Amino acid sequence: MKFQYHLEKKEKNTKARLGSFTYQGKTYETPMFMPVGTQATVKTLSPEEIKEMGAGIILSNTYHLWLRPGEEIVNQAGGLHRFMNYDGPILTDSGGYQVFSLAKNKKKDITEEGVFFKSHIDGKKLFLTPELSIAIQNKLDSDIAMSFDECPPARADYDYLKRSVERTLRWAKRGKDVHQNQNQMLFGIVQGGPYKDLREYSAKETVKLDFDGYSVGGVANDHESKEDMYKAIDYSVPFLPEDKLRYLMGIGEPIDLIEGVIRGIDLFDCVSPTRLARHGHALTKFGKINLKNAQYKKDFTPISEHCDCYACQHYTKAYIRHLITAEETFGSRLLSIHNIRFLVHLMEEIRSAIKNDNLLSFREEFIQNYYGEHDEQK
RNA sequence: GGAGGGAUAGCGAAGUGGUCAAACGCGGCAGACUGUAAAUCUGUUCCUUCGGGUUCCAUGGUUCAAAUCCAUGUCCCUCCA
Repeated sequence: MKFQYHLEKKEKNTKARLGSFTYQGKTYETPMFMPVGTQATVKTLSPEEIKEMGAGIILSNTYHLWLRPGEEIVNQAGGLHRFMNYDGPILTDSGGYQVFSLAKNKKKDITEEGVFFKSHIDGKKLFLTPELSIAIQNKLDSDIAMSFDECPPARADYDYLKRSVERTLRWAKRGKDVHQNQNQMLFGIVQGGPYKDLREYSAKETVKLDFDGYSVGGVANDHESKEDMYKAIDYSVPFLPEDKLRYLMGIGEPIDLIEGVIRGIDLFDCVSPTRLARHGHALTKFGKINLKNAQYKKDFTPISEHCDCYACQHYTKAYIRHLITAEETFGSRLLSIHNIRFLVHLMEEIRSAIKNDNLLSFREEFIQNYYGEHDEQK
């Protein structure tokens, strides 16, 4: 279902913006963090739990659903919403990221026509094109489809990134030309690494193609430094229209959400809250903690005294540590619930800071707590 | 009562004269993870003042050299009676 983004307010001292959209009668506020559910599920969690945490859009992935169970099956099930029983908004990534991570021989496998993959399931050779990615996403019937882009490592050299920007533009146009699902929005993706001229060019040309929303891509992997990542955002956002959503792909860490919002981003997604959870880590106001550490063996307090999530309301660090150590999936579930709730709550605080025009001081306070020295976590 | 097999680091288990402080697995302790080929990967795990020191059931022996060979003892396992 298509929905309209409304810009509500701009923060006084930054480029941050408060907005909203209504979907199936429910209003969602941005900036927003979107949990990742690659294979039509946010790992270990039910849709009810996702909603309970206050999350809005969730992400799924074209490449993975194409391979398994196949877009036809999802389509026959009545589309992704009905298939996975989620009535909130769903965004599908195009498979562009898999270009980055799966194509072994970049020179040979990434062609103008499309990209050769080897299926990670059975090794079968596959070919994904911009047209096919859009066709699959049409069938999946997500609310937001992403253009099929070439997503190079942020550290790639200038010439490579330049060629990649050009190719991504041609692919964006090809995808848009075949996009037919009137109920589905299509987003364009800005590339160009940390380079000002490439980002500006990429953003302007992508906007010319007139998408329903825009993404800043190519920032989630292998960047030289956080500064380079922030530059990529700074160089892209000024050329994006104010009345459309802006999505920073694949980010991220709590501080990156704040820095992204300050630079004008509305949507974020990241695998880290659920992956960290499966590896025993919990996000807290006072930094990331590793519950596998021996110091939590006899810690009978919740992860955070102030957190309102299900895990913190009912369980202790010692118990969750035990579950993670014993490889019981309930431990992963509890930590996933906590970590996603942590990021969703962080976005609530960010929106509130925007309302009060004090986002910069909110950032300072956050950094002091998250990275500062402190004896006891409360 | 008879015959045979075995004892190796926290556990399991390689090694059967020198290149062995001793493979590998598990467990332990830490670290990484940013559009999920990720319930994965990496490091570390006798002591150390980083020079070295003390190990392979115990004691004695053979040898330039023993976890590895010999003797005795202790404990464990299997089979037969």
